[in-house]
Amino acid sequence: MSNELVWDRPEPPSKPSPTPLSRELIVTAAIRLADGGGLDEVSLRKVAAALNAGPMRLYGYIETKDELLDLMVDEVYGEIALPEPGTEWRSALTQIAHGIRAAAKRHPWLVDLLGGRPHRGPNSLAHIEASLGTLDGKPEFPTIDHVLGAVGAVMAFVHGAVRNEIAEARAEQSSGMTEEQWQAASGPYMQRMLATGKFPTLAKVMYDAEHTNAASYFDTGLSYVLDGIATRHTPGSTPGGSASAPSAPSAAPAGR
Amino acid sequence: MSNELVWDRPEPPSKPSPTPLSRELIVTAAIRLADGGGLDEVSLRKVAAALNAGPMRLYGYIETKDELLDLMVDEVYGEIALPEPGTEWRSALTQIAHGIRAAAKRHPWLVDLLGGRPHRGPNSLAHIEASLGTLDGKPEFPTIDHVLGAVGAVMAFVHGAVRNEIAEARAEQSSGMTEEQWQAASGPYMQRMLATGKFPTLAKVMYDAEHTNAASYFDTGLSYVLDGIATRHTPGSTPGGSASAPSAPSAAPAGR
DNA sequence: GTATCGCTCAATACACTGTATCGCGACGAG
DNA sequence: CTCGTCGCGATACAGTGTATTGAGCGATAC
Repeated sequence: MSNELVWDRPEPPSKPSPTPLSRELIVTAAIRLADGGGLDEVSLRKVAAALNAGPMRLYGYIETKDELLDLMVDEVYGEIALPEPGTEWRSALTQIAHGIRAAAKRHPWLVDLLGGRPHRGPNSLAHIEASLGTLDGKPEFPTIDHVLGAVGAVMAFVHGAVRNEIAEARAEQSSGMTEEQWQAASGPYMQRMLATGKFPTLAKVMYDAEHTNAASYFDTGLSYVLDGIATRHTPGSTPGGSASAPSAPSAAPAGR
Repeated sequence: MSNELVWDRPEPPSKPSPTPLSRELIVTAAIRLADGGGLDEVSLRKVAAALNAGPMRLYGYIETKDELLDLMVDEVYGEIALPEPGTEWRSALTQIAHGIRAAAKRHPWLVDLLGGRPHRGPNSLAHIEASLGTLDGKPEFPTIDHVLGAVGAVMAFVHGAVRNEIAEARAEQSSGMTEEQWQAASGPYMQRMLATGKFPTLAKVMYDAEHTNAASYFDTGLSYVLDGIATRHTPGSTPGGSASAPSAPSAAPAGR
């Protein structure tokens, strides 16, 4: 059939490298790439290349790129240690919160994925289970909805706080260095804004704030949330707030 | 010079449509697109097309696509009403929180951008200023760092909660409808996981939870945070938590 | 009035993305 | 030995953000 001589065709690379693949290999490769250069570095081509494979090869293990991202998230959740089953709820939740923050520091890209879509991987589920388990059964949390509300609040705070923290860190290191330099770097615009006098408190923040390290802001915020939960769910004490928030979730009429 | 006859060249579209452009026009067009089909619909080509312009035209008003996204975020911040200057801090912060949540409902794409990078647009700054202003000067918050810690915690919660809520809503409506259906839809895998018995609390959530509407989860969480702040910063009362979180941010040794 | 400069915008171009399709090549069954 | 099947690689396509180029026009200088 072929009129061309064998010599014309380049020798097929014998067995190019039928590297055996697996989801595990793929996601660890992807994670390594992401750790190095952010999520932009995670393209199917690059991940495949890192495994000496063609891009299409991955589709045997994955149906879409989003699935790969989901796997990455779940893998990182697997790195986070769960608290011992019997741990007191406050310290258990604190431990989980710190675990997530630490993981996000190791894998900054995590925050871009963190609540972007529900996490249903086995490790994620284990985490949710552990979090809920810290409160479930306690008499102060009579229904599962109370548990859900409390844990949800903690997780919402953690996600938001970590995301903000990493975002700020990224912005910092991408356009200057310390915040003192930043204050001069992003200055022209910022100086002008502050000079209008319309942002007095903000100005105080920029000039007077100690810029306490981020970890202690995180801890403070976390303790606010935990305190709030504890106060609401300690028999016989309702805090002095004037707001009319209900003391526990209940089917409210306001629809969504 | 030209050997070709006039007839060869198509008549230049007279004045194709030198539509006057402006940042305002561009971002509102982009927002309209995003509202309709999510952030994927916001490409420079599509935005430009919506304005009868070539893609490159936009680069006269914008230096990068990220800048456009920043402008969009700031525009939405502009939609959110600020509380009256004198408002009591709890209700002021509550109002801001609800404002952000409402905005995210109107513009679901907002959550994909919300803490992804620091927001420094004028409207964002006004919001930050207003939030900080609710606490600044109060004797219970002696330093600006206390104010920052409290407001930061509230904002972290709001961002995280809204993001989670929208993400869940998206997942729901993308693969089924109500959560009852979902429980059967995403079932195969979920059922199997729950059947392992390793997630007892999670199972309770899936089967027993009332699935109180999202708004009241949000309110509950928010009141936890506000309660926590109020309790810490009400003279002479420290809640019964056993955790060792400091009562106020301070330069801690733990570095980042 | 004419020539030249400069500026604005559109077209083209490039490198890259995620993914559908196709066809070759090896392997197992008969 | 032959044939079907299947896994995998190459190719293809539509789309992305952005750099570069070039054409057209208005205003300015003589």
